[in-house]
Amino acid sequence: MARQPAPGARDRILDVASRLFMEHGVHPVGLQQIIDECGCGKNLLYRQFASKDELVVAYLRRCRREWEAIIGQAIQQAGDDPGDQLLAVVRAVGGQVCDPGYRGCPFLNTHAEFRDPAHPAHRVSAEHFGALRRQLQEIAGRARLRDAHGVAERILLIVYGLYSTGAVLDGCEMAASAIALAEATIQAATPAGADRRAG
Amino acid sequence: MARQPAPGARDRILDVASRLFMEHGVHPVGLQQIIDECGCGKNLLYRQFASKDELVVAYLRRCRREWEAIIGQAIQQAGDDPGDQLLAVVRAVGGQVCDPGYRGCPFLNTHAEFRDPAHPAHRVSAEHFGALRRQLQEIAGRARLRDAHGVAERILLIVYGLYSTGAVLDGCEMAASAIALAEATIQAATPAGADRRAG
DNA sequence: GTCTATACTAGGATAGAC
DNA sequence: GTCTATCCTAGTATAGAC
Repeated sequence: MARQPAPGARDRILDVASRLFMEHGVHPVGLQQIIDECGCGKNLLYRQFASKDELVVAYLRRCRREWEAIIGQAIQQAGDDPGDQLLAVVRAVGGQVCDPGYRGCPFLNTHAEFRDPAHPAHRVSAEHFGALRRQLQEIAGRARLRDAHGVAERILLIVYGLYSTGAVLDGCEMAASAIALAEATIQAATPAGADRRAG
Repeated sequence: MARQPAPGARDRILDVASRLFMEHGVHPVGLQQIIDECGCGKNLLYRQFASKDELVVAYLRRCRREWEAIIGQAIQQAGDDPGDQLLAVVRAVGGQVCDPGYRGCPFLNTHAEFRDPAHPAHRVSAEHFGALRRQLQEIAGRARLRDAHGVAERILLIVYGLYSTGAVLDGCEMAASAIALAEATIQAATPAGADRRAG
């Protein structure tokens, strides 16, 4: 029987592609560049990914998995209070944006690069926004907040205000402002006298 | 002396190029497509714009002029109160994002497409963010607000949260949330007892 | 002289064959 | 892993209409 490709080959290609896509964007990076830096043959790449579009989608799905891991961990460590969990999301995003290697949210960047709504990369990017929105709504829905729906939408605005401005301006400064705004927003929606322990 | 090229030729090319760049992004639009839709010759285009890079920069500068006109008018119509002027900026952005033809902030999109900091399109895009930031700081600095600097940064976050999410999700919904958040942010920073007339 | 239109070069892209 | 096919790009040069 045909031997399996070396285990990890797919991951190795995706490692290199992700790094290059993140750094330079998708369009400027050619498959040849990925092949060169990966040290693999063209054959292997095309065995793993039938087209560049598939590679881009795989890149975005990996970004999505990493994002879920980072945000999921932040939420878990925030404890039981939904307000704290919303803040933890903003803080986790701030950590990403403050990183010197931050080059913009991959979903936002890819959405800008692939404007055609029918393109799979466009759809996968757009899905992320919908999923984040639902996740924030879910958390806010568990909170004892005035206008929980509105609070979730405001956190969404803050998160993407931070992702977008942080790619251009000083990410750490913007992160500090975003966290402060999120804290004020949640505080303002917290009923008087409520604290984390009170039921 | 050599006669000037037909007046308006440059504008006509820039009209077509701007529409296409806005709709599809810069990279996917070829000069041939611009020439075809413009009905001009390749010669004329290269006389007006020595390279595609120059055309992109001209496109961004036009976007910048239009942006200044829209935001400047909104600020002027808002009256003398700096807090109202900040809100007017957010409302004007909301008007753009709510437009069915909205395809994302051209500076944010171009920044995502041209990742190389040395590229002129990258620099012109980045300049817009710095200019907006300074403008918001200037307005906030005239306001009777607690932490005027912080308020300006928060408005910047809200504006770009709206620009970015509005390109993917429902622009009108996000605009309403952004305006509400901006109002709450400014209200919270307004000293007790202060109103628009009181000095 | 100014314009449109076309032919051409050189390079890089995806994709696939072997 | 190399080599080829096909296509598209930016950019230049040329031909010819008005």
